[in-house]
Amino acid sequence: MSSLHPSLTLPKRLSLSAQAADTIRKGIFDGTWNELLPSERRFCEMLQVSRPTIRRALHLLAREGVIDIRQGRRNRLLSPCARTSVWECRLIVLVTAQVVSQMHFVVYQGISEMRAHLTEHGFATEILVCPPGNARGQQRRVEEFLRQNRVLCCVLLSVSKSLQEWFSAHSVPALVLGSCHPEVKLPSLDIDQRSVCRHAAGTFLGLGHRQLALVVPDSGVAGDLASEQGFLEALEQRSSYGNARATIVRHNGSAQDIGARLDRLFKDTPPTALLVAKPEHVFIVIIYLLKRGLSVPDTVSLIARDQDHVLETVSPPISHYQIEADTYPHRLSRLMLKLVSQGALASEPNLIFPKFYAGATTRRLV
Amino acid sequence: MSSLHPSLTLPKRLSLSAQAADTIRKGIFDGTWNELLPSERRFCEMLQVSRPTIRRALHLLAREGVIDIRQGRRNRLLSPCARTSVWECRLIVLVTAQVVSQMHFVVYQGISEMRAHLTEHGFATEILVCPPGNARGQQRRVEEFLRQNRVLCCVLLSVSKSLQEWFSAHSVPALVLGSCHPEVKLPSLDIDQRSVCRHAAGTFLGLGHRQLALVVPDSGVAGDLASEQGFLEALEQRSSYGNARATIVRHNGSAQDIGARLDRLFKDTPPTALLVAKPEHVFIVIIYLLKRGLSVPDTVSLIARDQDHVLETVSPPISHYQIEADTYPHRLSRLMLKLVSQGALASEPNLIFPKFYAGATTRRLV
DNA sequence: TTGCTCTGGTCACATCATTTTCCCAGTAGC
DNA sequence: GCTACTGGGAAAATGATGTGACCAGAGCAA
Repeated sequence: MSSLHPSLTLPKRLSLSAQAADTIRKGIFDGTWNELLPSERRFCEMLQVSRPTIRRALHLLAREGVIDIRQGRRNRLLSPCARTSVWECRLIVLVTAQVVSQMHFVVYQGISEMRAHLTEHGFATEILVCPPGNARGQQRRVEEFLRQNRVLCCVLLSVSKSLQEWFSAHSVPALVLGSCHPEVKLPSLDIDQRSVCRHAAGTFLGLGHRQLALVVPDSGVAGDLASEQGFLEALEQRSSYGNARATIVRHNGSAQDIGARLDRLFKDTPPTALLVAKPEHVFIVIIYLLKRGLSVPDTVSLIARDQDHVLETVSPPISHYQIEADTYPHRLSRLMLKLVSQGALASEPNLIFPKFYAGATTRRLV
Repeated sequence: MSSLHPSLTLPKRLSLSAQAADTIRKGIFDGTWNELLPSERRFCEMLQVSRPTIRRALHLLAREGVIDIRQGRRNRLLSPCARTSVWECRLIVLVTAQVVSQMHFVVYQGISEMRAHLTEHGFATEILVCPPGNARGQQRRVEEFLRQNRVLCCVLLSVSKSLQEWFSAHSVPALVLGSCHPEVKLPSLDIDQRSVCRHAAGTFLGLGHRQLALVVPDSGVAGDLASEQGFLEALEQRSSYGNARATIVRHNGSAQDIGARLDRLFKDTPPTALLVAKPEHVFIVIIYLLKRGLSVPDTVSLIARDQDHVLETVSPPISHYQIEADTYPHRLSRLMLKLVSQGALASEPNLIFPKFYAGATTRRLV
């Protein structure tokens, strides 16, 4: 957990590009140039830095609306009225469809620490809750908020695919927390569900299990799709387990539906190992099994994909995957500080590999 | 030949270590610490940089003659500058025996928002984790911390009774989060477990149940003691339910112990209604009942005393008590702002009354 | 029109700073 | 003695920056 002494100001960690941007911006406001700016190569000599650095700086200014960049032409100053307001914009917005109380602990912890760090660096943060379901309504709400407030960048948490696409198409930089849809080009921070599920299936196979099943909500979110992918991959990769079989059990989250689908599964090809995606479904599954006379882990082994406090404190403790206490907050803070200082992030997923926590619900098949 | 316009200052190109050294030096001269500096690893968290960077910074300061570095010992200030008496102490410390990841969501949420508010008002916050178990060790750790840092006030979260007493006897103002022991005179913010359990017992009685039981950890913390009290009170108050009987099942938290004690209970006076104090024990109890052939809510009704996300998302949803989303953070922030602005709070409990959330695990006894 | 030369756009690669992850040795308190 | 914490230190991974080269569009002049 981070803590700040009153008199301590954090090292700014300003990248060279940001410093160069500051210098140039200052020159602009001092009226050093009018209309046309020096060329990139000229700036390199003046500021004694390399061209990529100058380029990042200039594009930062372009994003602030201070200058206009077009290939082949000299960079131009924009009219003063267009530029003054953006400069002071230090507001970061968390756009989410979830109410705070429904968030996973790790995510909320990450967001809290991120806010603390950003506050220490002089940024303001705000949470914008968009009611889920109505995609167009979400979008309108975001657009209206962005029109009324100068926003530096956004963090997207469990928002609809269309909203992700909207951000990808517009100029406001954004970081996606959790699953970013494959077609959407945005930077994201997520747990590597695919590797997790591949590893879980591998663990089961190593323990002698041959009939595996993945119990996963039919949500369509990218994380769950990746889970299915990884789960199946484990069997494809290991040709030595030719007789092994993996089933995907997609459900809608209700106990009725889960029960019905497990009924079908157990009648057809009764599995001896279950990987359950959501913590809350773990208990539904265990209760279902008990009602059927099956016990965990005596007859069926079980692994939970996600982490939850209850999974550890219950007994027998449930095998699951968890991430180091500080990695998520840490990586999130780092990414955001990078985003606000550089103005943009690479549009690629940042993945976290959880560690396997061996509880007492996984057993070698005898 | 580079010609530099007078108004343009070159980007500084300061290394991170140098920036960190500046920060620490400033902290030293401001009198943030006396005698001993925080450890290198502690600085890493505080300044959000890696250890080699901090090490370079500290060795820079050592070369300047500001500090003394020796292996194995804490780094010392060489010429401890007299603290200026004007130096206003604005540090607020959260003393807790729990690691952050083990906290209840509501509590962590409250703490996070409190920290945000305090930061906005110019206060700094820090978390001091005292390992549980060793009461004397806790106390020494707190004393040492308070000797090394100027602390404005403290927030106590799930600390031992003796530590509560220590704060009550000393001059550092403190607010207790959660259960304050009856003999200790400190202000506290807590959920009114006594009323909750009284209400739960009343609800069971109103549904026709006559054999009630409260499953509660034998922790000795005040909240659990108050729970027992309230649970029993409900029966005393209602003379019309003369034949009703309430049993307290104190356990140590393990599934074995809970099972054994429930075994005895069901052999003796089988209850039809259970109030379970901790969310994680709810599932242990339900699984126990199922193994025994008893089903919730068909044969046994169940209410959870505390709130947890899983209780709502599981199905059937489990009846429990919950507080309005913002009340806890709100009340906590208000109390702390009052504490820091007035210097003290009335030494009385501030109680929050949760609302009953009717799930599908409570049923009229037929 | 044709070519020259300026502009920014982009890539591969080298270099350096920083972070991460270890393990070691000394100190203090039990 | 032990344990837990401190600083000491190095190898490897990561990331930021610098270098050089080449491309494509813009503007200008012959």
